[in-house]
Amino acid sequence: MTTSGPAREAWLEMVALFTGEENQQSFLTAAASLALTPSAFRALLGFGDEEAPAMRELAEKWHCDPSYVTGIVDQLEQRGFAERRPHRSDRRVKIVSLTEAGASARQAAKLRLSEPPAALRSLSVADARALRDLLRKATAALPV
Amino acid sequence: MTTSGPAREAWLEMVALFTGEENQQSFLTAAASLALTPSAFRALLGFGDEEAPAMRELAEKWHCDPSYVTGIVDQLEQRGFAERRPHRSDRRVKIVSLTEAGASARQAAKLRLSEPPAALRSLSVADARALRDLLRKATAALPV
DNA sequence: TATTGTTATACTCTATAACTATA
DNA sequence: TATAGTTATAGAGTATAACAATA
Repeated sequence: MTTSGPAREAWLEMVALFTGEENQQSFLTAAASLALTPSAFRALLGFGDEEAPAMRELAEKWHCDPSYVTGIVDQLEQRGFAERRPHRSDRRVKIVSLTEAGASARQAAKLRLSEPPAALRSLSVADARALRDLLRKATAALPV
Repeated sequence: MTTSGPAREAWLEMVALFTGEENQQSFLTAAASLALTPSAFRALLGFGDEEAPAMRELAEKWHCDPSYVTGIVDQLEQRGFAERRPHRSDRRVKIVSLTEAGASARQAAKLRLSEPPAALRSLSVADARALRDLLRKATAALPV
């Protein structure tokens, strides 16, 4: 609870950027442009490049109830972005994977959301690079 | 849509910090510790140090319906954090202000949420200062 | 019997519509 | 008549409980 001033101040700047009008709006319009609810859009973004997960694993990852995962995956499936298939050895389990369309929609969405807010765009390339490097240094210092 | 790489990469790092488990959890537990729903907690944080606003102004600021503001302010009032009083000249209008308890709860919550995530805490003071300064430079460059 | 996912149902959050009081 | 806020109500979003299929 007693972190040195500068880190605290830096964090407050980031929070302001993230919670700001510009970023919030950009997220919502990106979701709407795919005709997905914000939750389903977040889910789409949440699919990694790893192994396709079981429904139950998604529930854990997203900290929500399995019944809710059913609804979200239904939505993605209806939009043609995901599909279920039974697990090889245990037919109770259903594996969820992105379709071709889902993977490319996710990719496009990530690109779109990676567009930084105006404040960051105002930095010189050198400054932006310095900023990026400091942030990477910070996250690289973490265990795991 | 075509921002230079480093700014984009810096932004992705920030997004990861913000949407990460650590920060999300910290917000939710801070809200729960005041027995407020996430929305009401956000509202408490959203009160500025400016003039006390009318209900209608809060609805605009929060981009929600006036009827919803009623519910949120009810909640804050029940917790003893806010109070309504009629506008001086127009008795249709209600002015909302934080109570003493509300202001200090807000202050404490802001302090608590300004605690940066572990990654940022790992930076040296010099690095943290450099990071903060770059972010301030970015936001300062904006119109308004 | 225990577990995975779904369906049926209920609860919470937020908005729309009807209403009251004031202008 | 028009506007600020509230109340009544309806619609999303999310969870809990009962269920079917598989282990």
